[in-house]
Amino acid sequence: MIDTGMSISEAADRTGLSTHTLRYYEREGLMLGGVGRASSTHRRYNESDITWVIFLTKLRSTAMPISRVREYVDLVRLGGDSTRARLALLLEHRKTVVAQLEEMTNSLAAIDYKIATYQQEVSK
Amino acid sequence: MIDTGMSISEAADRTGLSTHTLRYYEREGLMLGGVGRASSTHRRYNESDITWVIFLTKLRSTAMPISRVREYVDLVRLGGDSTRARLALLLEHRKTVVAQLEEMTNSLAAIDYKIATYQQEVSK
DNA sequence: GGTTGACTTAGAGTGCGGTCTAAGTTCTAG
DNA sequence: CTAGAACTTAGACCGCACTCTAAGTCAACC
Repeated sequence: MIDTGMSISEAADRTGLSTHTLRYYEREGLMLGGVGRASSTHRRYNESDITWVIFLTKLRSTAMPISRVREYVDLVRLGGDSTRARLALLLEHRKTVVAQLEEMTNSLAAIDYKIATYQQEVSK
Repeated sequence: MIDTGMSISEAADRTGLSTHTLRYYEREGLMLGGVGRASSTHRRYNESDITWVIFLTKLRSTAMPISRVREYVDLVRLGGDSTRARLALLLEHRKTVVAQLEEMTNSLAAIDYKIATYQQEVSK
């Protein structure tokens, strides 16, 4: 029961997620320490909650599945002993991100090629 | 009714898609000219079908929604008069691809930062 | 102190992009 | 000629990540 911190809609504004999604992430166990409550019902987000959610969005925007995010969160919750495991998980994920970037860059090149031929055709 | 070209499973091998997905794309109207049939039932894919499907996968791997892909396909079907429209569509899509690349690159930096701190901690 | 709007929960619903099933037909190797 | 693998269709089903609903509670302003 705390009275500091921001409401869920403020947190939504800060993170770019919807209030629905913030509740969903919490239900899915992604919130590390559990979000505080004011008057024992309304959520109160503090700055470190926001920082955490923003990091979650980085994982998500690199297409890490929710289930993998949860694995990571569980490791963070374990604390210092899990550092190697967290490192391994992120290094593993890093590979997939690099692969995605490569694939996308490749596809972009193909699209750009098509664009160039259309531009040729249009300017004839 | 043609007897040249490859079966759907060969086409699947060539494109990296499943036979299910190839049929699904055809049903969704993404196949441009319609895939030929041998003995009026079995599909026969020729080289330009394969080239086309591979281009489709480039659009998809840059997160173009199926509905947008279909718009593009419809324009291609219209032929030369639609060049400007196709150009506009691809240029529009290009923006989203660049934005995705930027976001992913950004997120990768955050992940790399985390990796670096874990590596520090592990090597202490 | 009342009303209006934001919040709560559990659980249902949605949209996307496939993916699979069932029942039947066709091809191919022996 | 026949067995079995590969193919056909229409349509049902799936997993993911939200997104929304309903019914009720709480807060903030006039």
